[in-house]
Amino acid sequence: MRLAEGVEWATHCAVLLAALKEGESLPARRLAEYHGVPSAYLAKTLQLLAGAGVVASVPGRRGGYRLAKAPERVTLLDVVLAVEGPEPAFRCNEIRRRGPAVVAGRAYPPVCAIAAAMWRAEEAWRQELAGTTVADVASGLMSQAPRGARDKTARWLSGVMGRNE
Amino acid sequence: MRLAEGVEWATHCAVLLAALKEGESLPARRLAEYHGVPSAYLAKTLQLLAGAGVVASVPGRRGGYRLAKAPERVTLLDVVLAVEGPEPAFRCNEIRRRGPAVVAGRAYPPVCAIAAAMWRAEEAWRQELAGTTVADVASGLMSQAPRGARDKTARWLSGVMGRNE
DNA sequence: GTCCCTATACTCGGATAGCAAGTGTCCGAGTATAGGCGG
DNA sequence: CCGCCTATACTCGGACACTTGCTATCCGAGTATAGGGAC
Repeated sequence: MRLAEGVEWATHCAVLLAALKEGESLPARRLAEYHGVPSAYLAKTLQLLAGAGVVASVPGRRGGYRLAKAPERVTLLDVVLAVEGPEPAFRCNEIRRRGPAVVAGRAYPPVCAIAAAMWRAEEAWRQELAGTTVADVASGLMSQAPRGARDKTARWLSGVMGRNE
Repeated sequence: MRLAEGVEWATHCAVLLAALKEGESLPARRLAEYHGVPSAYLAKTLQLLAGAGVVASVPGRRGGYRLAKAPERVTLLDVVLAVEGPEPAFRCNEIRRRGPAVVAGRAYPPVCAIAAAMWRAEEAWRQELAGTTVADVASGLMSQAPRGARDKTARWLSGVMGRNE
């Protein structure tokens, strides 16, 4: 089981976007530059975020991406589901209804006990992700980041914003 | 994020093996026949289970597979980790240390706040899986299965075992 | 000086190749069994 | 009749193709901006 690489990028992007002031936005090119990842592929991930309503895209010359909601209202689950899709990780193929011991389909309960257990575990995972907001991880990253990195980020941000003013 | 198909097969196989009497074993061929899945590929999954110590393989003409421990002592986490491997789903690539805001590596805390949050969610998932045993899902499947299916299974099992006596 | 218009440059969005991992299959090594042979 | 030996048939284990989905990239459509021109 592997989460897509884009999940990490998307989360970091959301954290950076959370640091923007009201009305500001960052284009995919700048987000990729800041995180040191290929711009073309990050664009694809950002499109997924935009399609799911996690970020909003601003078209036009001074356009870019911004968070669609307040950082306290965007959970990690929103980000993960936007990138990975809503399908559960465990897919039940109903193999209990195959083989020599099969009987008429009506007699089976709707959900296999194995699938139920797997999905219960996934639900716990989602619950934990839903309990963590982008604001939480943003403050966590902020407080744990070295002072130098914070200063550089602030300078880089103001530089990027000033360049476009 | 997708779990391998083999996880479902492996769990069903573990449940069926839990129904065996002491000293009995089922070969991969029979397990595949019972579940209606390709025998050659199921063998691969069973090898993973055997390598992880979830099931034990009995070599020789009347050999096969049996549970390595009592069904109450085998958890779904054991089965999933055996098939999927122990690596976490979220892989941190430390992209916080790339780009224009990077500083000397010593200054960063060992675990990124984002990775910590993701791994905390995975831990909740594993906890839930570890709390469910093969015996639990076996009794669940047993009680929810139609009576006809139970009878057919019992007859099929005794037939397979009798054939080899 | 002010307003409008046009050309521009930058953005997002979707369509297009490449590759790794999961999926599916096969054949060889090893062992308990069954039968035959000798005592 | 009993024990031993050999051939067998069945098992597991690992090595080998194929397909799906993730990774990576590009180019076209659209829009806010900047500049120039007319009034």
